[in-house]
Amino acid sequence: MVPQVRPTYSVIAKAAGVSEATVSRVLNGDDNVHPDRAQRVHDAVEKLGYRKNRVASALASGRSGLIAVVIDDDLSVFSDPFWGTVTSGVSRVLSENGLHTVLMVSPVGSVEGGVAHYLKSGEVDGAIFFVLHNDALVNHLKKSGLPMVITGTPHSSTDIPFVDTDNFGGAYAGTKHLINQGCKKVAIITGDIGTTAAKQRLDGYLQAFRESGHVPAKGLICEGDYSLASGMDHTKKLLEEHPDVDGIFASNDLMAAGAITVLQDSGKIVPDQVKVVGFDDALIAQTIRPALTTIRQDVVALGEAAGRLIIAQLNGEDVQPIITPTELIIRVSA
Amino acid sequence: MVPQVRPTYSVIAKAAGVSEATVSRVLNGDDNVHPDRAQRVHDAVEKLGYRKNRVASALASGRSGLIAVVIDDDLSVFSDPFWGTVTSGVSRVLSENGLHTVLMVSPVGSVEGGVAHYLKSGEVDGAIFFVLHNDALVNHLKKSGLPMVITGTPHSSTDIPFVDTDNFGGAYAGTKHLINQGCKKVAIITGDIGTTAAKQRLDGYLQAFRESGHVPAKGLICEGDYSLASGMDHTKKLLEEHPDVDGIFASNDLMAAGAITVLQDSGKIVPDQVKVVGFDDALIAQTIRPALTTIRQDVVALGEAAGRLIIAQLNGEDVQPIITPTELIIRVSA
DNA sequence: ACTACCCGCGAAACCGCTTTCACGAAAGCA
DNA sequence: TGCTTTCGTGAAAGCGGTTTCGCGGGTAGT
Repeated sequence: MVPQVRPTYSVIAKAAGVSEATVSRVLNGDDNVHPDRAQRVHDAVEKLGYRKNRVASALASGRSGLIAVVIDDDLSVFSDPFWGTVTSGVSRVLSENGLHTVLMVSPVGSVEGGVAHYLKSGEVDGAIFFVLHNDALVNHLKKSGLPMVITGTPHSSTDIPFVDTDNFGGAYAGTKHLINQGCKKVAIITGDIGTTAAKQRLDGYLQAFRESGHVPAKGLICEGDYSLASGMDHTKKLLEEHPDVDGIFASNDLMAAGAITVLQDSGKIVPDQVKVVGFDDALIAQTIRPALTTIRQDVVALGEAAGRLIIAQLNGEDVQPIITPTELIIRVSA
Repeated sequence: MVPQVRPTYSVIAKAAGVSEATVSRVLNGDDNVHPDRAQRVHDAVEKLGYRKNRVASALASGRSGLIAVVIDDDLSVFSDPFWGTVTSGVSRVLSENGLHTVLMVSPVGSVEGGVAHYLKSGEVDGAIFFVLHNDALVNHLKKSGLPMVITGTPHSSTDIPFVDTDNFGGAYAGTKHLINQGCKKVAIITGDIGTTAAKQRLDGYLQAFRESGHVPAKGLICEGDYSLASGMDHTKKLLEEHPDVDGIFASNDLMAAGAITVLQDSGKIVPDQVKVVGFDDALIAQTIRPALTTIRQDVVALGEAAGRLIIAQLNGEDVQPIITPTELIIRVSA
């Protein structure tokens, strides 16, 4: 049975017959300690069930062992399983490295708000940002030297490391697949074009299109906003203005689902007459009929990459952005 | 411009012409300070942009300001938007009260594991549990006096406060609705029956069924596990063994979606021939066709309730379990 | 053999805030 | 008026680690 009151350095030091300084050295992996004494310390730690008080350690060393995950938005974000999944990936990597995840869900607003203060106050050793609406905060924070990672490609060019899905490559592969399946006239319904991901997916589409030797017609590029409704609306318009469309690449599965619904309502047969490809491999891709061909992104891997990037910075390594690969999942719709 | 190095009590004390002890009293709401001097302290704090160092404060006071959210499971949990949403509700209430949420996603396993140690070590002021697979850990922890809240009804009777959705009432209302719509033979696909929520939903179904004057046939009760696949499998089996089923109550929307998919694949028309009701009012309930009639639970409210229950305990108030209400959302499927 | 280093180690200062303790002044009571 | 309480306050002792500094002894260089 482990004793009720937790032992401190003083107890361990006494038990091992060394000074507290030596206990600290041993427990922090300082090599300059004679192996025998180190062993005595380890034995004492083991025997007494010692566990370091992280708070005291944080105060003395200035390192808290806490990494903030800040979600620059309101509650609604978490209703999308995407960010929850990323978070769990982050959390796992961090806890494997003795760090803890502290969650901050709040519109970040100004550079002077509560979140900004908290991050600057040194109470966390690093921060991972989700859904960054603009780069002002991170650029401001960068000056304070706080290790940071952005999830998703930043808006402006900045040297803050980021992790992102290969949006370009995924969209390229999806569009290419449509073309390979014989589609001659492929439209795209983009996501909210204010997001970098939507832009990159559009670029991937354009690249595949150009390589096919065609010039993308203006009318085939529809600016959606990731919502089901926008997928439906744009498909309706598309059908009116370009009745001969035979392929639709949607920037997410939800819009693809909207497209399929409208196509079917209009009597088009998917995939025989019009083929549809989505992006994300969300749950709906499996439940909709016909099952949706889509681009899968490894969401957990994205979170893990973010965690690793923070840890690398903590270790003083220099880091490069990480782009995680996507995979074309062929089902029925294309 | 706020100075780069953060001021400490010593600086504030000097600026206000009082002792550090008085600064501490003022900043912690101790009343026994003369209003004039308190004001001087407040002025100095304001002027110097002082913010308390939480780590030092935690070390000295033994209160860390951190509440653990422990999810006794692996990453897969977070792919369900449910827990992410609850978490964001918790997070918001806590941060409004100056507390932070630290996330621990890990199968808790034994009472002696890392999570248990962490919680016992006094580094957090309280803990909120999600997806508790058994009560051993919380019962063990209770002895240490750590404030705790369980999300979902505990398995055993224990006096640890919990918050839960009105599973029974929701399932009762959903089943009743099916019966009121004229269904004669209503099946249920339960969730993982190892969870208390699934049991309570089953009870609600049984109650409504009994009240209708019928005796629930054994074959109409299908033990699912909340997964899409189980919804599909059980519906297939149901269709074989009871081709005359005309109502299905699924314990979550995902299984309801699976049921609808299978029904349609089998040529059944929903809701004309078979009516379906789900539970949760997840996103899929709106996107699936026909749109799903379901039981909405206020998931954010659940999280907020959990947060408030922790805070109440921190304040030494005594607390009662909270059951949040559900609401029948009528769409197309029933 | 003598100075110059390096290594392993303990003493002690320190991180920034909280809290106990004791003291003088003001207030209550007889 | 004399004595006990209460109130407001500062000094100082922690909270439990980390880290600087310097010392003694062993190794190296010449």
